[in-house]
Amino acid sequence: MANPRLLKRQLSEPTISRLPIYERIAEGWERRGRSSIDSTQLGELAGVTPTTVRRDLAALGSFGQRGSGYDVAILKTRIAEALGYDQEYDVIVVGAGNLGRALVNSNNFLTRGAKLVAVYDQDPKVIGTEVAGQVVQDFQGPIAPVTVAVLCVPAAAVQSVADRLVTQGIHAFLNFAPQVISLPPGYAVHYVDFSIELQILMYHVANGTGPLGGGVLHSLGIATNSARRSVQRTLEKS
Amino acid sequence: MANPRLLKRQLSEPTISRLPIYERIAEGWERRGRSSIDSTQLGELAGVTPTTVRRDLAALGSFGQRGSGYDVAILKTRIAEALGYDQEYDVIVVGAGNLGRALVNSNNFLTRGAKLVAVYDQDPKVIGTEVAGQVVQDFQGPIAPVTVAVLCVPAAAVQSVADRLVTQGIHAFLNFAPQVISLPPGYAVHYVDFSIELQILMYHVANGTGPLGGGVLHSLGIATNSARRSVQRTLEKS
DNA sequence: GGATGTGAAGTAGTTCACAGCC
DNA sequence: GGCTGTGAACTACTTCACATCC
Repeated sequence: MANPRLLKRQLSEPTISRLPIYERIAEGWERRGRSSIDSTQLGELAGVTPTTVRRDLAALGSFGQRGSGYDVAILKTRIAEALGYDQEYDVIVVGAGNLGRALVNSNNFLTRGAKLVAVYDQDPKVIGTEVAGQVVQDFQGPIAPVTVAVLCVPAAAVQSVADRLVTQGIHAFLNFAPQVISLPPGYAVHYVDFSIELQILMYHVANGTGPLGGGVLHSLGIATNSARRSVQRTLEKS
Repeated sequence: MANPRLLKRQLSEPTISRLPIYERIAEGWERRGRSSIDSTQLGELAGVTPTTVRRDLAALGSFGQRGSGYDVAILKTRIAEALGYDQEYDVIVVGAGNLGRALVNSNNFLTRGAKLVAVYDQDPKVIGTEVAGQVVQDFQGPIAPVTVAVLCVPAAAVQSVADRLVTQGIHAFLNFAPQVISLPPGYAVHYVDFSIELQILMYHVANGTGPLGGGVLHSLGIATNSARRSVQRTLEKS
């Protein structure tokens, strides 16, 4: 906890959401044997301006090399430190339906410090079945004391599920149900809502923002576009 | 297309991302027989301040009743109009793996005007199987001319899949692969990246932002980017 | 030369506070 | 009285432009 690895620098929300993207790019760059990357290249690949990249990275301390850019290995390390990838976070998934199973089976979801500890469901037909090496547990039974619970239950059930998990001492939730939940103060919840993402995209399509005007694209807070293609091609060739 | 249903009012990105939440709340409120809701109630349920609610709704025109709040039915209608729920958007899903199947089977995903037209995959073992009443088509074959493609393919494949869909005339993408894709100018892409969402949540847990400080809640992708403007500039210059 | 890091300026979004209307 | 709608103030983030350093 008392790791003086990083100034207690409070990162801004947009910065936090971009760091994982930079990290992923650095990962790919490293795999291809490139040892450094500059803010322009990183910006094109991430879909942001070079200035934004430099501001984001400057918030992690000054480790860029003037004249040549950022060392890829150091870049990865700094982001990992800032985001806490070195720590392990125990995670449970609640709801072993289609989505829950898809998440657990994905090899992209539980990475960078997140460790799956158990999967729960209410349905007797599902309890006891195996998902990605985990035997599905009865949600009414004891709950593992973890950091984060991933909620993949139906919207109608999610509030009561969250309530029970709160009594079990869980303080952070990633909620995939299309339903806002209420929690005691001091608890954290983050929402992922597919249908809203789709609706937002459709809005942009309907209004010229998409196919008409200058290319828009949005992500979890990241816009992309443009000459990035050239850089990407360069990467793919090597 | 030329529906004069709404002033050409350009909604802000954060507003757009909150409107679907309000709409969902209105839906539930209506189901329970309540006929009006005020900005404080709506704000509590949505996790935002009453002022923000009022600003968001004022952008759709003034339809609130001073003294009593917003009529639930009108609220639903106005949001539906603004977001284009009345129009139908044809959608295809590319990639019938765990995630693709989970999305297609979900009854929350394809709603509010989104209509599933076809599901594609490359894998001969998957082609021809049935998913939610759709027979999975060969991705190498002809592609239905739709508005939006939902990409549920592996990260390594997603760029080439998008490239092919561009040649088939598709202009908007919802990308679930953890990989930024590049598209010609004027195309739209929106990203959903589970692992990044989880990482952001873990960051908040690690730093006091979550369990310590005042109750945090983050909604989905508050896509805060004016980077669009810079992208346009870049385009204009080139 | 070439890229970082950063004050200063600009812009978008939120919150305050209150006039106006039901 | 109660709640909306909105100018004004404020806050947060991005972009510009350039001094700085390898």
